[in-house]
Amino acid sequence: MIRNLTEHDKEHLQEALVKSGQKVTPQREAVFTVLLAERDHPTVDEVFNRAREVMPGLSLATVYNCLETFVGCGLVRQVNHERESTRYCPNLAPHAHFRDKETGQVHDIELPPEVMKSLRSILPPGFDSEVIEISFLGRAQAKDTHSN
Amino acid sequence: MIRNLTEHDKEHLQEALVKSGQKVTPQREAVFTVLLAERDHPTVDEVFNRAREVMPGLSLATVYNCLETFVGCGLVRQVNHERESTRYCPNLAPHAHFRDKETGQVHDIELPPEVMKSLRSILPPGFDSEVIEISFLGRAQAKDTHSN
DNA sequence: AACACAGTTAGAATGAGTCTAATCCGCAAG
DNA sequence: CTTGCGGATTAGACTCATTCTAACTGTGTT
Repeated sequence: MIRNLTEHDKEHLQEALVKSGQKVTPQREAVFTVLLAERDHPTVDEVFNRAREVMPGLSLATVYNCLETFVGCGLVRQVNHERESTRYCPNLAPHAHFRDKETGQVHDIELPPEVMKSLRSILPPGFDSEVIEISFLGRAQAKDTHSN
Repeated sequence: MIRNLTEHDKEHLQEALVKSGQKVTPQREAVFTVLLAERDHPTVDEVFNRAREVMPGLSLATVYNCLETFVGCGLVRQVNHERESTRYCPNLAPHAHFRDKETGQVHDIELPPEVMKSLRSILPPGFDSEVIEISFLGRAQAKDTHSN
């Protein structure tokens, strides 16, 4: 089920929040806990439902707020696929996403630095990019790494 | 403004439609004409407004239908950026998209085959991908190639 | 104790996209 | 012809993720 945050994760959360002038609140802890509990890529609704088990009064708006705050201070990444609901991902290492056409599951794909470099190199002069999103769509019959 | 389709483009449209069992209709021609007229990345609404100049009775639903049909028979690509409205792109050559953070304009970025290959190579065994989407977000002070 | 103020809350509002049911149109059969 | 069929088109209702709003809460401050 949903374990509490380790000391380490708690510090991580606190540091990131404080650094961008935000406060640590019980709701934010709860949402962050949910995100770390399963390293999948939950939608806002999934986060909401999971977090409610731990904090029943929590409102959907707050989940939106928390997640937005986390994105703002670099704690999590948003993952968008086509027009589906936005998903959230606490894996901060540079990685691509692979979405299984049939199951809808999203898998993290590691991005070696040389691939990142070759991608950056295809930008014509004058183009300066901060964020590169790479997403695959297909079929995976994987034994599961980080799934959903 | 909006010119008529060249013979060549008309054949292209007809061939693709017929090949997937669809009919050529005036509405589809109008929408396709709009897409080719400016090689930008219009939203459904933009396509709708432009196409209305040429065919005033055209309905929004039809524009959605036409574009869906075109995507289905490989005539155009959808371009999604975060949660913004879907845009449509008649450039079929493999390419990435660069979105200017400030202007919102979308630029096509050519994708050399070796980059495609290196991307495909990072997929672990068992993962089979048909579609790869690559999008950059940043600032461009470009002299303009294919813009918007 | 009174204040300020960020965070939280419920519910209303938004807006892209989808669905539905009615109509239209081209064409093949009678 | 004219009738009937099926796909395409249409207007408008609907959905649903997300955003907005305005009231409320809780904590720390003077």
